[in-house]
Amino acid sequence: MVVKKNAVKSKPAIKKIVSSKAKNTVVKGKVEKTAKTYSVLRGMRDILPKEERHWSKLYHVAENLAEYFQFGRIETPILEEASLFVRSVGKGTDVVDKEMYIFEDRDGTKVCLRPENTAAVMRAYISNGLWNQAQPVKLWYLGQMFRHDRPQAGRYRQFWQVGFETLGSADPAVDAELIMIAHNFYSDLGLPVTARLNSLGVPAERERYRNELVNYYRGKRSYICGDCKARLTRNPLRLLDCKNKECLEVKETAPQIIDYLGAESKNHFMKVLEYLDVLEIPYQLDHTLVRGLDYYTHTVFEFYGPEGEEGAQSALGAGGRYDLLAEQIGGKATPGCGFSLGLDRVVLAWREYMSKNNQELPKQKMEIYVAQLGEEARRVALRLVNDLRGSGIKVGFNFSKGSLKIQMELADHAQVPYVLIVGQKEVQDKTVIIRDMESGIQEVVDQKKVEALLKRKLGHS
RNA sequence: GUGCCUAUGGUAUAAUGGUUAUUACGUCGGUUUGUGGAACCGACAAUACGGGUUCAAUUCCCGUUGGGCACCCCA
Repeated sequence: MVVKKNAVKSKPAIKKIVSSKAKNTVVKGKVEKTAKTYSVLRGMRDILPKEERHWSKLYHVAENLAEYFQFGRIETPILEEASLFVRSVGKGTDVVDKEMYIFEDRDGTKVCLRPENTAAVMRAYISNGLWNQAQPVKLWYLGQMFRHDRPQAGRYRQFWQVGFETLGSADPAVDAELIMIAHNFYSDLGLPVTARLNSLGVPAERERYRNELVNYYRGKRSYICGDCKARLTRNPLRLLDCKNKECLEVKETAPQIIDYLGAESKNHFMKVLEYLDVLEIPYQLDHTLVRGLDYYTHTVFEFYGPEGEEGAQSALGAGGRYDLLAEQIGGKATPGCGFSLGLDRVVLAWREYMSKNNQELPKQKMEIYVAQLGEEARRVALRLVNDLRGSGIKVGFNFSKGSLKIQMELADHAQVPYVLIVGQKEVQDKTVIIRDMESGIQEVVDQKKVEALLKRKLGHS
């Protein structure tokens, strides 16, 4: 066998696996299985039709919201220059330091699979000169992100996010609008969530707060857990996340960032809250909420799933304002605000919630089943199926089945109200049998009149 | 990245250091292609991979890989 150059690399691995498989099959005396079998990579997954049904509902909800609130959909590449995220998300964050899929492209460029999309959207805004359009520019996206994390339920290495971003306005009304949209997304699904929010102010204020926090914790060093001691030097704001009992007490009397905000920042935040009150969107202030990515300023928020299902992955979506991001990645100063929703988690939480409350998730609905008998009938039925499509009737059929019994069974499983039966006799007479599956009553109808009759029976206008 | 738990047909499960690995769902089919819902019958299909202990391993031990939980972090 001639092996091409580019195949050389994979050759040994294949050989090894083939030999081990071969041993197995010889022992069992069964048909030889020579090819390697593949499965999905760790943290990746196939979403099969049965589950995808739920996903498409989410897509529709997002699409409708975008249309209503006039966000334009943006598609950015999955592959970006790695430094885009290093500069925006921030060195020192786990997302950048430990979790990026980063590699050298063939020309030596350091590229990565996007770990999030806000920075990429901002990059697109800058590189396409969108500041020349009417401001603010409202964009939304739907796509996969990649982080090399350790997989858990609701956490994958390739995961889906829907995001909405409003660029070019610092107005607190924008923050409120976005929180409202995110909130609507969940409520359109019938999934109750709670919003938590906080303000991080501007970097100088955050810095001052950080110092105070460190001072405070230094004094209590002997009362806190090991993790927190490490956080104290590495990432002080994370001290606020600790769930350890001993630390909770210390946390309770810790300084709160809100007290370190200047008048302008405070005012901005108050405005956001006022707007949310007007919108009657419930929220909880959470002074321990500190978003992980460096680019956040002012408002930050997170959405949590229904109570009781408090897993570690209960944050279903999050976002905030990022007024300094544009400059960080080399653009001219452009305020922005946005959020992204983790669809893998939303689907998970949604399904759980719905089944717990015995609510129905969307199903593929079939209205008619077409059964055929014999070659001639198959042709007529095939034609019939295609014609019915024009009238918007959802038709099920399986022409690879020969027996009527089995086709009836399939129709029964599909829970259709009517079955059309075409056999030799009907072909001759140019008729079709319509069987009412509930009553079992059958009528013979002229083929030409089937469509109109079905429309009437199914209540189509 | 750290710690703990786990792995049996496509799915959910039973069992065992020793003949042919249980059951249900599923899929395919059932008295030569004309009728579904109940019931019945048959077929398909599994001990993740690699090593060790043993006369004998699906079972015990180790490693790898996958999955789960908690931490870290995050959506």
